[in-house]
This record gives sequence, structure tokens and C-alpha cells, in this order.
Amino acid sequence: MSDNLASLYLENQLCFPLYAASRLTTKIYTPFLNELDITYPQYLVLMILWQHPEQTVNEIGKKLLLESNTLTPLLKRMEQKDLIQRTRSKNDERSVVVTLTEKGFSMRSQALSIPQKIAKSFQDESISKEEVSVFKGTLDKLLGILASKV
Amino acid sequence: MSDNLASLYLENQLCFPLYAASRLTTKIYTPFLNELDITYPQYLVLMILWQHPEQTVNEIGKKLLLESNTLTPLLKRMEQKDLIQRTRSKNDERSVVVTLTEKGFSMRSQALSIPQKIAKSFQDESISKEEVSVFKGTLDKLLGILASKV
DNA sequence: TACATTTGTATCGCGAACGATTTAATCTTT
DNA sequence: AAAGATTAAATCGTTCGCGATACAAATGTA
Repeated sequence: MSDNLASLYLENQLCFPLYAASRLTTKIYTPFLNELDITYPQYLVLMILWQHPEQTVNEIGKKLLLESNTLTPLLKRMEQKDLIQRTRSKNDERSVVVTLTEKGFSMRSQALSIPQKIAKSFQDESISKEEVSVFKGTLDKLLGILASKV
Repeated sequence: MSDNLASLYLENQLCFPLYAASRLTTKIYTPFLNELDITYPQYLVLMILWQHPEQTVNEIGKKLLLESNTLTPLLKRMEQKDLIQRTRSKNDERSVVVTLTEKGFSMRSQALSIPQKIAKSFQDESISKEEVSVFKGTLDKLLGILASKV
């Protein structure tokens, strides 16, 4: 009975800390990304493109788990900043191919220092590297489960 | 060198799965919350108030790690739906006290079944309860670290 | 008592997220 | 080849999240 009520306590939930941690980590990125004049989701798109510099909206969406109604305006903003180009595919005119511009590509060198800086923010004497590593393992597994259910 | 570039790969990052898992869990909540005609952040506010049915905007913000520029419009929407009341405190007229309405209070009984349903979505043969429990422990610890740094 | 500072909310503008719907292109089936 | 189904983007409307800013009430201080 009281167990039942306790299930509605914030501190007993898994989803709230996930939600809050996500917001706070984005917040930690913000000052570094501000220097590059990009947002966190825009940074994710750039990371995707730095690995494969030519991908369709669909492919980007599958990797980031985002749909076109989110990506299209996001990519348009990136195009306005001259980070990417958007062109209809000639093979299949339904698809839009996103490619990096010179500016978008060269931004990678400026971004190289970011992961280290972020890692420092996560560092703390109360948490070991092993614990973070195990955590990431479970998180990736969990994300896989969630992605398969949505 | 290649280590350096690899640090910018999506699959090596901790923040992306955190961000994606947060969005997907919210998505899993959505159909259940739609039945109650509330959103996930609104559900969080209700959970806070079910524990202590009278709290200031400030207190709610500290628990959810949200600021007034997010909470004020959110609470106003909840007021419009007759879930809560907002009144200026008499002790300190700068503060706004949020209280549950009858409707907001009675919604708890309908919400009681949600945590179980969500737990089922997280259940999977590839992940044990112990692993989830360890995961939540690290997540809470991590959230504490992040909250102290922001 | 004056004046400065802090605190608690609120307003504004922008960039996501996302459900629902639309449009156009391509594929399938007959 | 025409009709119908599927797919890829885009559009629209609502709700968050948050930086910057405003403002009044409360508090601290000379």
C-alpha cells in the first residue's frame, strides 16, 4: 500500500534523474559550444557528419533518433550558418543529402578539445572511472532496449 | 592522434545516450500521460505536490532543477487545467505558493498504475534488476555531481 | 531613515522535440 | 501503364528549457 504510493516519489524513479542529468550535461556543454556558435543538437549533427561527411536526413535521424520534423528546421539553421549544405538526391528525389561545408568541416579541429573538457566536469573523487565505464555500458544497453520499444 | 578523433565519435560519448535515453523515456510516458491530459514535466510537478501539497515555485524549482522562467508558464498551464492553484504568500509576497486542487489531488489515484507500466517497458531479458539498481545508484550520484557544478 | 543589494517571479525570444498532417517521389501490384 | 501503397521531407501548432532581462518585495547596511 505505502509501497504503491512510494512508487510515485521522485527519488524512487529512474526517469527523472535521466531527464535532469540530460539537461544538466547539455548545460555543461553550452559555454564550450557557444564559442563555436552552435547548440548541442547541432553539435551532434556535426559529429555524425565528421565521421561520414555525406548523409541523408533519414540516416542522420536514425543515428540521433530524431525525426524529420525536428531535423529539418535544425538543419536549415545549420545551413544558414554555412555549416552544411542540403541538396536533393539525384537517385531518389525524396531524399535530401546533407554535406559538410568547408566551415563545417574545419570546425572539427576546434571541437577536438571539447570531450576532454566535458570529461573533467564529470570527474569527481566520489566516482571512479570504472564506475562510469560500467554506467555507460548499462546506459547503452538501456538505450538499445528503449529504441527497440519506441 | 586517432584516439583524439575517436573522442568525437558519437558511440564514445556519455552525453549522447543520456540525451537520447531521456527523450525516449519521456516518449514512453506520453501515451499514459495523454490519458490524464498532462505532459511529463507537468507529471513531475504533480508528483512533487502529491508528496507535499503546498510548495512555493522556488521549492518546486529546486527539486526539479528548473528555474522560474520555465516553471511559471508551465504552472500557468496547469492552473488553466484546474490541477493547481497559485497564490502569493502572505509571509513573503515575493513568493508564489502552489497548491493542489481537488482535481489535481484526485489524479494521483489514476497515476498510481503508471510506474509499473513504465517499469515493464524497461524490463528486458538482457538486463537484470541488479544492473538497473546499480545503474540508478550511479545515475543519482552523477546527478549530484552535475547539480553541484552547474 | 535612506540606499544598495539580494531574492522570487515573471516576460521575452529562440531553439529544440514531437504529434498530426501534407506533399511529392518511388515502389508494388495488377 | 495505371492505381494504390509506401517512403522521405516538410509544415504546423503546442510545450519545454533556458539565457537575458525586468521588477517589486524583502533584507542588509551605513
